[in-house]
Amino acid sequence: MSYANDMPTQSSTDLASDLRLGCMRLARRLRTERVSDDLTLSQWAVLGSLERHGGLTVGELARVERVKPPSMTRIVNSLADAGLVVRRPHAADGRQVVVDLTEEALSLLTEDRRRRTAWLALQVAELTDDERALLARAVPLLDRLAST
Amino acid sequence: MSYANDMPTQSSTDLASDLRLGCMRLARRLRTERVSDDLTLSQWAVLGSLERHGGLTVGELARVERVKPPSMTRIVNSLADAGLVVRRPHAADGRQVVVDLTEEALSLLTEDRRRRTAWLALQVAELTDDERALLARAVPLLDRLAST
DNA sequence: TATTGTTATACTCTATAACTATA
DNA sequence: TATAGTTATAGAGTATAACAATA
Repeated sequence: MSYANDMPTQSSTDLASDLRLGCMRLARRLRTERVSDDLTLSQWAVLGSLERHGGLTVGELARVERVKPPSMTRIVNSLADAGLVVRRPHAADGRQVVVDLTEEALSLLTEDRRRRTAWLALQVAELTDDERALLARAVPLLDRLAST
Repeated sequence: MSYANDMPTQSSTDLASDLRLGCMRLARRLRTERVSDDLTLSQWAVLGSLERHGGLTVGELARVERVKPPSMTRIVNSLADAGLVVRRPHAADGRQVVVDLTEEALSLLTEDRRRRTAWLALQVAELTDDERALLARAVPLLDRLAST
């Protein structure tokens, strides 16, 4: 099926500009719907990375989060103090330290996702069936654009 | 025209979850495509607010950016030192101070937007015509979701 | 007396430099 | 000798409390 016939051809630049604004606005709105203000953005990001990738070393976390190793040590320390991560020695390299999520962190992440999604789900439920179907087709495109 | 018939019905919750992840990922990717690392996020946000709303008082800026007045005073000071904003007295209320963008700030904002959009436009150009048309229809929905 | 904005001070977060342990 | 991680110290950024000026 083709949607191109239904729409005037829009240049990539105009579309990119509109998409950028819309995406940033929605992301900003989503950020305000946090489950808790107890954790900083960096701490949340580290928890998210560990959830996505499994156990990571301090160095890997620093690289993923674009932070220097000493800063990541501090973040990991704070998360460890909060009981959200644990350190364990690397199997093959005694210099490295692997960081893992605790059960408490997993449920915190689940709860956070549930609440934030719940807000968005309310908004999505307000859309028409056609609009929801359209959005469902567009989401994979957002992922493709982001992963380049 | 209807897209609902083309798609299995997806619950609002599932769609919201997918949309949330896709939007956050793209927003994160867009954030890395800054025109400069000279300004902090707070400083950029203030410039953006002034661009959108025109001259605002220090108090209004603090409320918009969810920051305490003393912090906003500091941010405005730094932007003023950089020649990006100027202070002027409020017309009716002698206590208030209105902050305006300078010409330099306006061109900086334009340049920032151009470069960031340029990156996204490259990715968008890789899409098919159908995909671009689909995206063009979806973007207004993002705005509507964000504005609630 | 209340409100707007600023100044004084303390706390948090991150970075650079120096140090320890392992490869 | 190089690498992973930590500790020590310094530089931003923001918050609370106190102050000055205006309504």
